[in-house]
Amino acid sequence: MIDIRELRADPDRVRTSQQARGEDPGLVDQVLSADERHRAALAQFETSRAEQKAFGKTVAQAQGEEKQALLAQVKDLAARVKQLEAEAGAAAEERDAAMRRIGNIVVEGVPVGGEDDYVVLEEVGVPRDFAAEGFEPKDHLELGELLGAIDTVRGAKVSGARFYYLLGVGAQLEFALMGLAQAIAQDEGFVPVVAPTLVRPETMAGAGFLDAHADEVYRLEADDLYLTGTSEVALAGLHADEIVDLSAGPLRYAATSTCYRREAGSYGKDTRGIFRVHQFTKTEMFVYCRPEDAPEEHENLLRIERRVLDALELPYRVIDVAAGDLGGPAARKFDCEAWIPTQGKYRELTSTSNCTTFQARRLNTRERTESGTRIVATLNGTALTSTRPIIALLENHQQQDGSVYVPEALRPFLGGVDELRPVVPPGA
RNA sequence: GGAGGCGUCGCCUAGUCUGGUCUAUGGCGCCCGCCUGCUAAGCGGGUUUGGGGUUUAGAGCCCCAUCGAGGGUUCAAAUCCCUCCGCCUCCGCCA
Repeated sequence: MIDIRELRADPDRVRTSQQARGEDPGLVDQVLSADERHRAALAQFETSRAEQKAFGKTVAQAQGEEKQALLAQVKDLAARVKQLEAEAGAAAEERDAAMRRIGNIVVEGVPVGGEDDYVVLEEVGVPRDFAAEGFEPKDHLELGELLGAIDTVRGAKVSGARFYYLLGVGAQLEFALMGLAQAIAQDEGFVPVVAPTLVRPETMAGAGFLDAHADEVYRLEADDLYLTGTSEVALAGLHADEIVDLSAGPLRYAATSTCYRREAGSYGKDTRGIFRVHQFTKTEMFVYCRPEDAPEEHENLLRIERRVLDALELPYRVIDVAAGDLGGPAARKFDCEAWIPTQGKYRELTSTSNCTTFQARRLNTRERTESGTRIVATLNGTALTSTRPIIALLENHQQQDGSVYVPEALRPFLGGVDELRPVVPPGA
């Protein structure tokens, strides 16, 4: 949620932001009107409530008939107080409903427009020229099957479409990637975390995942809990309703967890292999910092993501995501997209968002300052996931015989092997 | 799964049975001041959070809410009732 005081002070700024997102700027006026009604109703309620309280004191002191007379007199007032309170509450609810539909105010400089209006900030590395090398690259599923690493057929048998097994070097690759991601995150000063993957509705809503993308989320009806699609949710909830101490610098966490996504509305998209799946593993970085430090922390998260991709020796590019593709809580987002040879394009591998105070306001995470408390800023970024980096590694580092080169940085996490070789998959 | 107990403004705590004088008691810690070669002690004051109003703004002042959360009863709720959350104890079950 954005700061209503900011909206009151400069509604045009919020309208502009909404327009950049391709969303309704009229919500700003709905908020302003409901806010005005709320404040008027609140003043009335508070006045009569004060009157009622004062009256209560005389009632307490009165005795006998005098008391009965006072009681009869104050009944009307009590009813009015109740009604005024309800009116104020209704206006507040209306205001909040409109507020919740307004996305974070986008950072100045973010490209205007939708999904395709991103700006490429940099391209790193050069995609291999397989034609020049004299062979046709295999796709990740074919390679994965040759290596005995990926089994989507049995995944579908057991759990349905978009589920898979990672076996042998496939499973080892996932562990190695998470190991590398955690090692780098810890080297960068992040506290390693194992976090809940089932959270309460308040946490899910607070992190901003029940607004536009509510149908992306798995819900356990019987327990009223949600399966998280990223540990960002649990890390955002970690300090909910707390006053955190940022005097020694930002709080930085890195959690590795399984992520669950319904992928509703993506029917027919990326159906082959393990590019778009319902379940994967991810190491997520999360930062709590002072609002004025957020841009710098965002750059830092991007630098770390690049450090990870550099370590995997992948060709990739960095894009500045356009306003319309940000998602509600983000004020700015950078995606790192790796080159996928058999698709002939760059695809998102990691992503980092600056949510400024949007998430923390709803989750009520504050810091103490000389003049009171204030809402902190939160940022998040992918260190690594399991599935897409496996795809990128297999495809980019494949050799003509189906073996796969292992980047040096990953070898310590794979028992020192420098090459993955085709095997007969177990049970095939 | 069953039974019971508990949750008070940083920490501890009084108040809840018997609703009003609670503007929530006291202690510890912390902050400011006084006293004082220095320190300690002592003395005085302050110390939840959010919102609204007043104000150019801040300070100050006034008001409302806040006793785990939400609802209810009542002229009036920390106090009575209901639901939920959390913690603890015992029993059962599983390891």
